[in-house]
Amino acid sequence: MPKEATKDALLAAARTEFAAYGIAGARVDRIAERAGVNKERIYGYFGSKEKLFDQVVVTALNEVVEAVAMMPGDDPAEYVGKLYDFHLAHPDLTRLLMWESLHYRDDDLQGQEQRVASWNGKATSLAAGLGAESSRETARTMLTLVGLAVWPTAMPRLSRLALGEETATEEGRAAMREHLVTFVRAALGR
Amino acid sequence: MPKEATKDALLAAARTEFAAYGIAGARVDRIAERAGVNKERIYGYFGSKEKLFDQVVVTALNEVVEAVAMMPGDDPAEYVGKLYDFHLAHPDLTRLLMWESLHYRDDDLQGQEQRVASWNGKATSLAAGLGAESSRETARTMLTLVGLAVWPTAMPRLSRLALGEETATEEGRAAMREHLVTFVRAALGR
DNA sequence: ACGGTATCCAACCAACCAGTTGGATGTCAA
DNA sequence: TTGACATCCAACTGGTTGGTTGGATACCGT
Repeated sequence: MPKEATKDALLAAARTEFAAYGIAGARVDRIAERAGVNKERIYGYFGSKEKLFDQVVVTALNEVVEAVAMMPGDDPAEYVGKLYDFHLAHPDLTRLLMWESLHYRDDDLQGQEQRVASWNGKATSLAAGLGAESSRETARTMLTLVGLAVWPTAMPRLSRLALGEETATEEGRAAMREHLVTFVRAALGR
Repeated sequence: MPKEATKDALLAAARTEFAAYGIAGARVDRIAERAGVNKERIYGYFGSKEKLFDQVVVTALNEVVEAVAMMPGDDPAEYVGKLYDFHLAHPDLTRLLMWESLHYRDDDLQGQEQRVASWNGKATSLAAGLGAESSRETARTMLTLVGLAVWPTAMPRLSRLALGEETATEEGRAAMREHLVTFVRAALGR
């Protein structure tokens, strides 16, 4: 089998395992088994468990930064709604972001400059839409909008404490989405 | 030495270790060493690593639920500001909440009913302050307010991507606090 | 003095786990 | 046919780690 197919299978299995257990709780044997590949191939292709984790996390970071577009003039409230939907649909991604936040310290992962640039592009689009100069304040607003969108999925147990089982229903999620959109509209005066 | 003192030393050491590394990455030997206690005492007093983690997490959850009061008539924007300050001052707590969110599934930890009651009390106070009935919508607002307050501390790497090194300065933190307070005031129409 | 209790310890153990080794098999060009 | 290369594997290794064992010491009441 072509080596690219084996690597992809390992990456997919690693993503599932790291999303569920983080790097310390994940098991290399389980990753290999889920991929249907010998675990020596993990070391052959990626070098170490840590390097495999790095690659999975970098892929996830790049994916989330590009997940929902934000163009000049786009409605920031709708952006938050879409991002909320995206994270609901991709809980593995949300969890990987949390493991990433907890695991790394000050080191920047590969591709950080592109992610910064992509983020700044969104902040600039947001500023244009608000009729404001792109500034630190719009960067803070961008961070806040992302936080609003991700929080309910990032903290499912807190969500359940606050809202009970409705968090697991379609109506409950629609209500949360509506709440977020309304909250952002009011905050940004639109 | 009284056994309560030994237990407290172990709990404090465990909190530091679990906050830094989570349950899978934490090491029982390190906890014991940091506490200046034999590691057999961990099993004597707590039973297992998992049970020690449970206790540390429950303590943290109870602490954060009571961290900042929210009484009827209190300014929700100021509540967010104070909660933001609290999490800045207690990053270990924020990290523990994240490990908790990632580690547990559907099981409720000890004291869940009290935490739900405490949360509902705050949501009721919020509703009173907004001149609204306590409802699902105010529970969602409560969850959103907490998310706003905790997000910057919970995601330091994303914050740094968005804002660079200013996240580590006093001015930067003050600016973030001001931003959050302003955002919430606008959102809630006050 | 002695036995019971409280509190603790150093050394140990068995299982686990990341990573390595010493190959195998298939393909292809010379 | 053969050697080089690509891709992979089962078994192994050495270190780690959660948890246990077989005690020790101090104190106190009888």
